[in-house]
Amino acid sequence: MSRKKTIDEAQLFQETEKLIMESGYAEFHFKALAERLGVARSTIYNYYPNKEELITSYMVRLLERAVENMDEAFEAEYPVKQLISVWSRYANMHQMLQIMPYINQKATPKVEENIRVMYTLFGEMKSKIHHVLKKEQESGRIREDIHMATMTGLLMATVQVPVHHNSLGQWVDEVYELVMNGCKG
Amino acid sequence: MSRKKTIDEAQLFQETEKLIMESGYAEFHFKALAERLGVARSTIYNYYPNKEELITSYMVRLLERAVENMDEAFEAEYPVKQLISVWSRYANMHQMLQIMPYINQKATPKVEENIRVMYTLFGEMKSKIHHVLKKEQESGRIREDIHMATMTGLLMATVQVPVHHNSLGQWVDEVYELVMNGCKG
DNA sequence: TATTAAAATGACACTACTGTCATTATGAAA
DNA sequence: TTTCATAATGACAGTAGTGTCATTTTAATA
Repeated sequence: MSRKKTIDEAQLFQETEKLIMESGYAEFHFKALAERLGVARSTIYNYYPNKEELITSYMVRLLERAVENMDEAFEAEYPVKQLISVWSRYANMHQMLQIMPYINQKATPKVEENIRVMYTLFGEMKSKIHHVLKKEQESGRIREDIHMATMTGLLMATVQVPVHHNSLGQWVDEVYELVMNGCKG
Repeated sequence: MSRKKTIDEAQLFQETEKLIMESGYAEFHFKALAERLGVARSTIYNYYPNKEELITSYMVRLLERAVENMDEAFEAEYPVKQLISVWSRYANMHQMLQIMPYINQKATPKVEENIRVMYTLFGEMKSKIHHVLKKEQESGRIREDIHMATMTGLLMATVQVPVHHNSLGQWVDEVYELVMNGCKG
């Protein structure tokens, strides 16, 4: 019995990201989303009760994956380079996270819950970076006279450095060089 | 003749920044602004025809001042350090600029004009940073094997590094150290 | 083919901000 | 104190997204 669904969560998430990346959060509403999905606006309410829950659910999923991928750094030959590499792959996630201040965070209890989860995941992320740096310090590959928080901050800030030329690989090489050895070289 | 004005542009700009910093751009509308200024909402329309013109005008002024201050770096003993120092003082400007994607940029011709001016100023800023770095390269104080765009990008990204402990001065010291000599030290 | 559970839909009421304008208030000069 | 240019105001109509729900559509099953 029953009727076939015309959309699923994957499509919903995909169009959510596309819409936000292309038009910004101000343009993110169910009317625009429905148009892209080719369904009536009210259909989306059968999947998510409001846009805040939809977007925060998506962001939680993004963050979870990023945090998982950070683990690659622990086994890599050049852990810091691996960190930068993983981090750079999540530039879009970073962009998504920047819209957090514009989300009505008190929309529903579920939204508040999602926000809490996001902060926890963000903490995990920082802690993994911290852990990698600490280990590098102990092996003497990283200096000890600068606060760990500053180094972690700089590393996370690198995601903002625009990718100018060619490949992401080259970007990672250059940024890694700068982060490790500085502009003086 | 005439009647005394109850508010002026300075107050308007001040409350605009405060409102956005405290509540985010989503909360920035004439109703909220009027409440803070203690005037009727319609009063603000005597000063600015819409919120997009108000906010972009303010941002243009912010950017102009920041660009001016960049010149300090040209005469400083440690130009790059000075650059970081000036740049850090404009962390709020940076935060303001991040709301640009959420502004309806086609609101009025004046808004489009302001946006154009902002891009120009942003270009000037980049060019000044570029210029300082170039000069440092020529004096042999900065390596030449990394693309200038990457170094400029990293420098501009430092504004995102959180200020954890104590003074801004210490922040500048640490970030400068990292930018020049890297995590390896 | 008839049944029926689940999905999709369009219409409706609601909310909140926007922009305008006729009216009212103010205060400096005559 | 009267005048009047300028500023402030509140009311009103307009706009756009939100969330709900009764109704319609669909497709698997009997």
